Amino acid sequence: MAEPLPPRFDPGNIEEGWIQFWNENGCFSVDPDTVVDSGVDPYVIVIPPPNVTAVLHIGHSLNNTIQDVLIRWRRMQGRVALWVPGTDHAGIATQNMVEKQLAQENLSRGDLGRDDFEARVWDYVDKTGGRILEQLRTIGSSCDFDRTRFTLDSGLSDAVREVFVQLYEKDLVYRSEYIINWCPRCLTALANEEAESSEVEGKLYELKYPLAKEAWNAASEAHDRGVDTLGHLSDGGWYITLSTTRPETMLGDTAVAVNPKDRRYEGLVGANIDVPLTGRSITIVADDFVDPEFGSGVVKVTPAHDPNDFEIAQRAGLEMINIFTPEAKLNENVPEEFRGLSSSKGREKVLDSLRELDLLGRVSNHVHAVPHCYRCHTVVEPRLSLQWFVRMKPLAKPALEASRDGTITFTPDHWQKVYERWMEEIRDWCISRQLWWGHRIPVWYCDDCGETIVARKDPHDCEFCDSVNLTQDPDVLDTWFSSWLWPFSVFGWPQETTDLKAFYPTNDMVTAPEILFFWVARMVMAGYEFMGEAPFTRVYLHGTVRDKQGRKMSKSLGNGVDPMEVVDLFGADALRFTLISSSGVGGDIKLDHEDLGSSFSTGRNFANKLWNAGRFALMRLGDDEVKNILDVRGSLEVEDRWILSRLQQTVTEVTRGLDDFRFHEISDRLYHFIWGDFADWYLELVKARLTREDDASYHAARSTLVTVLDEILRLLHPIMPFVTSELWSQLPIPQNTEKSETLAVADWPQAQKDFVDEQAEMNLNQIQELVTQIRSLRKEYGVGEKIQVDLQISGARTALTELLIARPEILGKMARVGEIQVNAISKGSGADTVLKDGTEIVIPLGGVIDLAKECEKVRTEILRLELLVEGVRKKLSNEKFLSAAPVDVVEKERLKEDSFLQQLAVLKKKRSNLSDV
RNA sequence: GGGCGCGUAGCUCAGUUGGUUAGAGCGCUACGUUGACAUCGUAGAGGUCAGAGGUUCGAGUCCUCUCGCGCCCA
Repeated sequence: MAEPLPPRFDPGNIEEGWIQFWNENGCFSVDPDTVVDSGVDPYVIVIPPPNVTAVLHIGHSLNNTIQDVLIRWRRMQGRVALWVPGTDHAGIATQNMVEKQLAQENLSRGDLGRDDFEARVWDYVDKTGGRILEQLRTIGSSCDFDRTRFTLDSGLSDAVREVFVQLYEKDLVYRSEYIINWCPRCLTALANEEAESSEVEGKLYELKYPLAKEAWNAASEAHDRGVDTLGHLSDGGWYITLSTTRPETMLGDTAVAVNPKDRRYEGLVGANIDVPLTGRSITIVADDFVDPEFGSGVVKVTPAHDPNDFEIAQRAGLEMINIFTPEAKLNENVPEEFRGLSSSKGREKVLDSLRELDLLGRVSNHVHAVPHCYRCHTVVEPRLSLQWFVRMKPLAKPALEASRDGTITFTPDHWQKVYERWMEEIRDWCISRQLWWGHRIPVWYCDDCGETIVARKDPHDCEFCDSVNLTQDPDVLDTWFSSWLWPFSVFGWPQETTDLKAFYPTNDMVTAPEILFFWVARMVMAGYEFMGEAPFTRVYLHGTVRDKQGRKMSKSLGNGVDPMEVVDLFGADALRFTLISSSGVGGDIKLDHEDLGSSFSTGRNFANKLWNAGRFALMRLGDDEVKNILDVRGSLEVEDRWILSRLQQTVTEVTRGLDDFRFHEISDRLYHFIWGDFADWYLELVKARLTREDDASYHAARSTLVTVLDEILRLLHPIMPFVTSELWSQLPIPQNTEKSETLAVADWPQAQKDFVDEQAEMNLNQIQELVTQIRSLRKEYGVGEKIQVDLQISGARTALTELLIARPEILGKMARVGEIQVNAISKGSGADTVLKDGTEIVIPLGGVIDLAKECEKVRTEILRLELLVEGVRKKLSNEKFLSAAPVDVVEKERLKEDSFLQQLAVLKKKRSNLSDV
């Protein structure tokens, strides 16, 4: 045997070695030819590509641990299991980072120019990018790293261009002036999904707009009918009150709108009205969008700066006036005194001016949703702008159908509804970004004839007029416009590669719900559009890792947990096990970032427990031969048969749990099987036999130990790959068995019905109950653990008593029981209790028994049991229960009744004995 | 405003189609160095499953409402 293992598991000692081993032996690389040639069914996952500049955070750890559990499991099941890693270029985020660096040198990207800036970003990405992939290795991710992809790789860029051109040719990509979300800090358009709304405490302002003279009569009539949102100005004219949260945008108003069904304003639709401060006159229009209940039921319409107003304007054919610069400052379309002001300064000045004119009404507090840039959290400005869009409705059709007909399933399943709702109400996707980092839009404009050229290859001259004066569209594409192709672009599409043939479609997609729309939904659309089938069929959406108070972990809050620190402290296995066991299906995980020790104690302690159980086994096994379990079957003792039987259940349940994404359940099952059944009970029971002479029982124990430990390590390997690999590599090989080179590619266990042994389970369950009761009595009566006691037992099943007599060392070892007397309860005082099947046990203790206390104990116990009996009898005497409930449920109730009655009988006898004394 | 989800032991949470004497980990209490493990062992305390109705032979689990808390979309 090798060096003795240290008593404390030291992950730092072994992890690096295994990472190297797996890498050098190509344990995780797969060959597409074997799939294509043999027609086997591969198992494929593509990673949700993290930002190329990202550092691994705890959320990535959870996400990738789950994927790794799945891929390692399938690999062990013998599937050709491929996990494709990679990163995305994260347009805005990466550009922001480099611009920040430049700012420190007092430079802007403008100073560098486009080419130099791009070079600079590449430089940055080459240096810092991909670190996250190394970190993935550190936590044990079994990706095929030879296939690492980046969304800006040339192949993936070809895919982007091909897709853009194809969609353009099908009229599914178009350029249009439309209202979009504009980030005035990033200076780019954003997709709707990238503008995250959050609640802000703002104000609701009432403004008074003067009506043109011809509307005064109608206003007066309405006022007489009691419409108090109309009123007199000091100059004798009439005004109408409207409500707005953004008064500064009034400078771009091109209408005022009311609901057509709002009878208050019946006579006023079509009337002219003055926009204060601007000298412009606009019209009152009717539109269903207006909510008569909100404020005065009158709203201003600023089509260039509000999506709803934009739609009203389209319906009513209104003019649209853009009043902001890209930096969100008021532009030349507003009166001179306001130009150059930011929106908040502009707002103050507008309010001041209105107040002076007595056109400002009530101001009230108002909480409303304000969109923010998802990358820099600046308030987003809705803005009229010329951008490229994808027409989404046609693409959404098959993607929606796939969910409805069950082709694609979501776990937890309520996400299905969320997905479908979004698909049903889908809006066109703004894909152009005013950035320099990303895929350049493959569109050129002819300076001479003005035509638009969309091309797969950069054109030299205009295809319409042969002019060579072409200007490429300056914008790049949304990063997600490359991510949505990920499940097939990573395999070389649009080339018809062997990889593509072998590995598309993939199987499972594991990600966070935050990017359900951004990414998952769009991948499904792209899969159908370009590949003709869904890119994956099962979507598992896991929860979010939060801090102790339930807040999301973030850099700015400083409440994050650094997974690399956790690995340093406790090891990758501890990190992985803790994450897997901390959340139910799709549930969030709370961790205390200030107390990593307690946050990760589950995984750390468990890894150590397994290590020590394994260490103990290896030490006791030594170098002697281990017989094949099949050759010692005749010599198996009850504890062997029991643990082997329990093992079969565990195999079944863990396998099923993996298949259903029930990760918490499998970690829980393994934890209890290993810590409870195996370490606490089996190892304790088998200890003595392992040091015995070379007899049948000795060999049975050794074979069982190796067999069970072997399967334990296999079952746990997907969750804790390092410690299991290490122990497994040192485990002796039983005679006539074959062992794989390493655990990562060993076979997944299969439950064997042969080893299921109900008799052994029943016996051992009772031994456990017996042992626990004796220990409990010891404690209750203050009998020290070292003191040997005798045991009287009465009414037990013959099988059990025979076993106890044949193997006195069981109770001797587990409960320090000396002499065992069967069916001979002495009348003297003793500590006693009754087992579930009515077996009575007594530990003779002459003298230490407090009679009054005993009586009390028996009385409460009898009361408790009588209540239980009553409950069971009520059920059993109910005709409806007997006829409606399944037979096994009824049978269970009968057994319960028996058990309660047996216990009661013993207790009642005891009560009378006590009163005799 | 629309939609989704949550409320089970002091804390964090399991509890799959309704049938358990309601579970785990941490924390807590008491005891424990018989060489695998003190990152441990043994025993124990602790819950009217948010509240109110309803369906059912039977509800932590299904339905309705109320209260409290999240998230997403407008």
